[in-house]
Amino acid sequence: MYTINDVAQIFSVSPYTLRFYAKKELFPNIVRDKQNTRLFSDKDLEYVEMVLALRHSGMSLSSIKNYIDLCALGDQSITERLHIIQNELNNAEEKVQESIRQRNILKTKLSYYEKAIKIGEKNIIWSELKHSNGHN
Amino acid sequence: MYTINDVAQIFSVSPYTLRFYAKKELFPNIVRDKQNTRLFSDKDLEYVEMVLALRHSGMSLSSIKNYIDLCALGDQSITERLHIIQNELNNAEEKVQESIRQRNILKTKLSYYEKAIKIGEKNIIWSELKHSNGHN
DNA sequence: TCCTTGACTGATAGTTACTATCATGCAGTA
DNA sequence: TACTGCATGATAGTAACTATCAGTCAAGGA
Repeated sequence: MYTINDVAQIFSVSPYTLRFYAKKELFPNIVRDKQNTRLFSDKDLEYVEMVLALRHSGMSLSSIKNYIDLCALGDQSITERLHIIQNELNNAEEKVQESIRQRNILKTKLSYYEKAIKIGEKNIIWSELKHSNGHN
Repeated sequence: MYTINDVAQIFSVSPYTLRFYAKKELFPNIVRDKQNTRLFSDKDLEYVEMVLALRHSGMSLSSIKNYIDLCALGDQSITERLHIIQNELNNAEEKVQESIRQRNILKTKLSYYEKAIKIGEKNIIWSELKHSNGHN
C-alpha cells in the first residue's frame, strides 16, 4: 500500500496533482486508513498509470473521467473506448504537425536574426517578420 | 486604420484575446479615436502579427512582453532577442519530440484495442496498459 | 505525561491564457 | 427622440494545475 506521496514519487508528479485528480474521481475506489489517509494498492497504481499516460497524451481530464467510467463497465464498453482512443490519436497527430510548424516559425526567425547580426543590418524588427509569421 | 474587430477578423483570433493582449501591453502605442475606440495602423498590425506568431510558436505572454519591450530598444537589443528566440526554439524542439512520444503512446494503445477486439480477448484494460504507458 | 515533529487532510486562493457576459457610452439612422 | 450597432472596461468563468493554510493524528523524545 502506498500513500499519495509515495505515488507522487513513483510517477514523478506532484502530490497536489494527484489529490486534484482524486477529487475529480479519476482513481476509483481508493481506500483510506483510520487516519483518513489514502492508501493506493498495486491495482490502484495501474489506474494512476493509465490516467497519467492518457493525460500525457494530451487528453482532457473530463475525457479521461469519461474513459475511466467506461472501463468500469468492462468488456461491453471496449468499442466505445477504442473510438475515444482513435479520436485522441487524431488530435495527437494534429498536435505533432502543429508543433513542427511552430518550431519552423522560430527556426526561420532565428536564421534571420543570425543573418542580420552577421551583416550588421539595421531595423530588422519588421523585415524578419515578413518571412516568419506564416501570414504573408 | 482598423478596429479591434477588424484585426480579429484579419488574423482569425477573437477580439477578446486581442483586448486581453492589449491590456498586457503587448501592442505598444495603439491610438484611440474620440470615442475611445482603439485604432490599429498598418505598423500596429505588424506588431499584432509578431505577437501572434510568437504566441503560436508556444512562447508565454510574459516572455513575449519581454521580447516586445526589447524591440522598443532597437538594434542594441538584437543579440538578447536572438538568445530569447534561440531558447524558445529549444523549447519548441522539445515539444515536437514530446508530442511524438505522446502520439506513439496512443498508437500503441489503439493497436492493442484493435487486436483485442479482433480476437475477442477479455479484460484487456490492464494488459494493454503494460505496453503503452512508458513506465514498464 | 507533555510536547514537538512530521505526514496527511480538505478548503481555499493563486496562476496562465483565454472566453464570455455585463452595463455603459457614443454615433448614426428612422 | 428612440433605436440599433459597435466599441469600451470591469468582472467572472474556464481548465489544469500549483501552492498555502489550518487542522488532525500518531510516533518519538525530555
